[in-house]
Amino acid sequence: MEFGQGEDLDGLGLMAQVQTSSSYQPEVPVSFCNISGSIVSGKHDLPKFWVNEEVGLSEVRFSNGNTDQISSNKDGSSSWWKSASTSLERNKMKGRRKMREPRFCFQTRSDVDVLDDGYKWRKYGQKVVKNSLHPRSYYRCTHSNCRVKKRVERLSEDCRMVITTYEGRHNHTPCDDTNSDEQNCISSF
DNA sequence: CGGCTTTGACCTGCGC
DNA sequence: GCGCAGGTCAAAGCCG
Ligand SMILES: [Zn+2]
Repeated sequence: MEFGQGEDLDGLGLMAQVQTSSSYQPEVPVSFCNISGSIVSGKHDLPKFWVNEEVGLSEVRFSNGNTDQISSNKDGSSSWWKSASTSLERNKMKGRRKMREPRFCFQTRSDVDVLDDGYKWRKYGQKVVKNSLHPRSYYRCTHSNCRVKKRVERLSEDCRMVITTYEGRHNHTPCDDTNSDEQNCISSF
């Protein structure tokens, strides 16, 4: 079941500014807006989040002032973007489309599984990874033409900490209805 | 009844 | 070439 329809959703260009601009003002934050507003289950904040493009070429971090500790990486083994350091052999790229989609990594504290960030997600798999004590959940956007994927993983020692990795871009809006704000931003896509 | 979660099987890439 | 780890699908069951 690969990609039946050949679409070139390459929003990389948009993302590019994210890493370069010191003044975080790209479209990405838009989602955060929804997150903060839609979250009604009892979460609080987004301590930090990373925006990784492809093989971890760039990484943007936002936090209260603590720009450090990716934490458990001290042992130099575990990393969400491990592909970047451990097996960066993917340079070959096969010659076709591989992992072209950008990855947005968010680290949130005290989060429930399926946070409503404005989109509907359907869980399509769960797997336990080696470097994590807890299983990793795979979600996919329930839209027809949107194959955005989300990967949620809990930290080994901190169950209250979850890493949410978004893969790809939505080609629709969270609430395609009577919106005229943040949506505008995304519309540019 | 429909949509979504769950769980095991299956596939692929990579290392050894 | 085989084994491991990670990722995805699909059937069944559950919940609304
Ligand atoms: Zn979507």
